[in-house]
Amino acid sequence: MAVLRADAQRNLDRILVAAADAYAEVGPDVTIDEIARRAGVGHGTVFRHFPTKDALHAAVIAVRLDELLAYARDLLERPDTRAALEEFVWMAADAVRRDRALFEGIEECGAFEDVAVAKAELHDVVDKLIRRLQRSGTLRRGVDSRDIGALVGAAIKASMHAEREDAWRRYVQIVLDGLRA
Amino acid sequence: MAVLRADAQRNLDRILVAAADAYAEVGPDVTIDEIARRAGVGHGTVFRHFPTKDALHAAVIAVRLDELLAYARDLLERPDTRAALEEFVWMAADAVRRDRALFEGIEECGAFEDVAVAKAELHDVVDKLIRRLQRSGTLRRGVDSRDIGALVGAAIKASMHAEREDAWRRYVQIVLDGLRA
DNA sequence: GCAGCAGCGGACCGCCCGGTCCGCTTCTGC
DNA sequence: GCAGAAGCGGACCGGGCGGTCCGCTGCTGC
Repeated sequence: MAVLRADAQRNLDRILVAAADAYAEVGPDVTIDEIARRAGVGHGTVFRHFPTKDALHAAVIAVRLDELLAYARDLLERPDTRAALEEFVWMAADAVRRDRALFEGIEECGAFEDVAVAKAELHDVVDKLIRRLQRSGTLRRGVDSRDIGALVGAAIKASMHAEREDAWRRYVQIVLDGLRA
Repeated sequence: MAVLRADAQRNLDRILVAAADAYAEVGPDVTIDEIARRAGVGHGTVFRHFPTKDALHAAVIAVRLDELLAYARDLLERPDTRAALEEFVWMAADAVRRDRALFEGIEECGAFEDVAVAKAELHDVVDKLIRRLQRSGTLRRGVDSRDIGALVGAAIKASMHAEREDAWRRYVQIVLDGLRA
């Protein structure tokens, strides 16, 4: 990564922040123009930093995944594995809930190196927790971190159209209960 | 509903069938052109029968909902309520799985009379089953047919990206287990 | 069989949006 | 402070798609 001129670096940062905000507030179909407007740059500038819209999307997702990864690694040290996994699930669920539009298209970002790597590492870490619990017989056999991620993500998405504000908590709890051995 | 000329009625039927197929095979973003092509008509013809693309989408969904409704009504007569509800869930899950793209935007079709009515009636019937089970203490309290519909629908969607072919069954089973009292 | 109208369909429109390009601006190293 | 390069941004392009329109077709009632 070549070093950027100071103003270019500042713009890059602002674009990433603006993109995250825009996905959260507008939805998965934000336009590049909207992101550029929020960042206070021309939309040509966005395309100099990211060759396509998908590349920008992937970059924002990668940031979020790295945050989750750091959090998950800390949890590996916890003595109570069950509590660690549940804490991670609740934390990840809340992250997805806040940035639901952002994570919408995460499956399509697999082609981007950094997203693929972050996802793989995250799954590795969470699978460690899962296997511990499965060996101790307190978690349903045959599920892995991808299954849990998909189900929890789905529960969040399902809760978006519910009237009650706390629907997402109830839905995640239902999934967690369903995952017990 | 004025009576249509024979060829117009035939075209209308073909459009509905073609639209259902197209949503299933192409995805939620099928174009009107694609649907018209499959129906063997010009796309102007589609717009004479349905004022907007959303109206066509709603019409196709309404057909599916009516089928589910008829099925659910039959189940009301079953002596074993638990089996009836589970059978309905599995049946609806399979319907959603086959036509996942179609049901994707169902929340946005509430503005269309026939969809709204069919949904309301379906929820009424399923809620009857649910309340029976809740009174007998075998189903988690505080959930209604909308919750279950949302969760099962989301579980199906979540299973689409899984490698294993039978992921949807496992996911639906996890949700059903989580819904037990 | 024919008149007349319901119905057809494809040419056309306008909008949106991702992506490109190039003349101008602003930063940086000296 | 200056030269030159790095960066900027908005005008522009092209493709796609929802929706309209109108001249032609072929169905229907008599």
